[in-house]
Amino acid sequence: MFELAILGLLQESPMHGYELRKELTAKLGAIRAAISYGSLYPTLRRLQAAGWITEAAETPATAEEIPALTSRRGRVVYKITAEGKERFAELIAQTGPESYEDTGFGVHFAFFARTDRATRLRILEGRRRKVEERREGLRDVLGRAAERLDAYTLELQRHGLDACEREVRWLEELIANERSGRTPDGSTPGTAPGPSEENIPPPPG
Amino acid sequence: MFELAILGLLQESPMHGYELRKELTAKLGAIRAAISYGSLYPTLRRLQAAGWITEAAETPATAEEIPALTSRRGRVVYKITAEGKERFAELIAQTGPESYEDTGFGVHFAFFARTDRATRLRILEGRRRKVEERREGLRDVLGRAAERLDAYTLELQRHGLDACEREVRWLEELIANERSGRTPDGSTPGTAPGPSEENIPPPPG
DNA sequence: GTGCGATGTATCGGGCCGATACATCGGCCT
DNA sequence: AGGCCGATGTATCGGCCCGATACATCGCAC
Repeated sequence: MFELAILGLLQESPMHGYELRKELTAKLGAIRAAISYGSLYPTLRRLQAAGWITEAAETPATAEEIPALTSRRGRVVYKITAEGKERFAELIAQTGPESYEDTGFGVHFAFFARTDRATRLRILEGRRRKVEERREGLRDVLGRAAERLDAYTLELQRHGLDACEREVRWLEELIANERSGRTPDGSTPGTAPGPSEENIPPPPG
Repeated sequence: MFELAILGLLQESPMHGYELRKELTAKLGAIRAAISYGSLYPTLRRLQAAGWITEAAETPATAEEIPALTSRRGRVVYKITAEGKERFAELIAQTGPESYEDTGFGVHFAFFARTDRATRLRILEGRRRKVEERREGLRDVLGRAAERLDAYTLELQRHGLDACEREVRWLEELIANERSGRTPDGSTPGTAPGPSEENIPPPPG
């Protein structure tokens, strides 16, 4: 899942690991706390082995002047390859069960600006369905099995149910906006008003 | 983390794996979808190796009458041991960073009826602190880095921020209730009114 | 001049997940 | 009668991800 996120960030600009982690945290902070280095570095190596990113040891400006007295490691800058861009396009367009999961949905959503509208709608609706199922499960427990459970467990379920209901409402709103060709901030992108855009192109560089 | 949950459920009554999973789902449904068998069975084996649970192959009533023509496997019933009960008491009382994490907090909370009030308060306050930090991080991003992010990413952050604020309010309420000696349903446990109880004993069996 | 927090790369053990395999049971359709 | 199917039930495997840990440099404040 982080493959998609890393590819997406490196598409904007090359970065080294530490920077990548900070950007990831900023972009996905609403979904998960922070990606661990124990996930980040192995993922980078995987992406590299697949040929989707390349590693370029950072050469300091006017390089050989300082001849590495302490043989310092230096930062490792990663950049996306042409194959990596294809892979990103493939991943961003592909919807499956994991795109509706908490983390998977969040990662996809974070790159919605680079996703075509049909895919956005598919993911939004899949997520809604998933959350609705969860909500129904919680209602069942609160209705049928309430007397079997203690007050704390019930309170937990109520809180979870409330969160589900809120998320469904949020998703409904987003879906309605998508259908009427609005972005989340309420603006209509492009020059012509109405549902004319099909995709928002990525910013240059 | 599931060690705690499994030990807690088996303390109520012996169960086989499938049943355990269903109960786990009912009890923790508000936190996570469902524990996978790929987690459940290895965990059960770990608990067994540590001597905290024992395995008893279910002998059907009037056992040897059907002499196992197809050598059927039969359900495996797990029950908690005395050491397991000690371990549960140890785990339930111990608070650390993982008790404030999403899953860890949820598991602890689900067994608050078996947790003494001091620990309940420690966990609730630790969780609140954690969610507040997350909330501040999101506010920072929405304030300082807003212009760097696209409309969808911002919308995601807003939704996350809203969820944080709600959870903090929820926790505040729970903490206030604990301090004034109320359970989540608003009742005052025990015979005497006021903050007299220190712990809710587990039900028999 | 030294300690300390931020920056920076990296590994290791272990927990957890999804996919998969296999087997039984009861009920329903034909 | 026979067959299909969904619920019940136990179990493994590869792989992702995490927390803990280690190590090194940089700039700055004391």
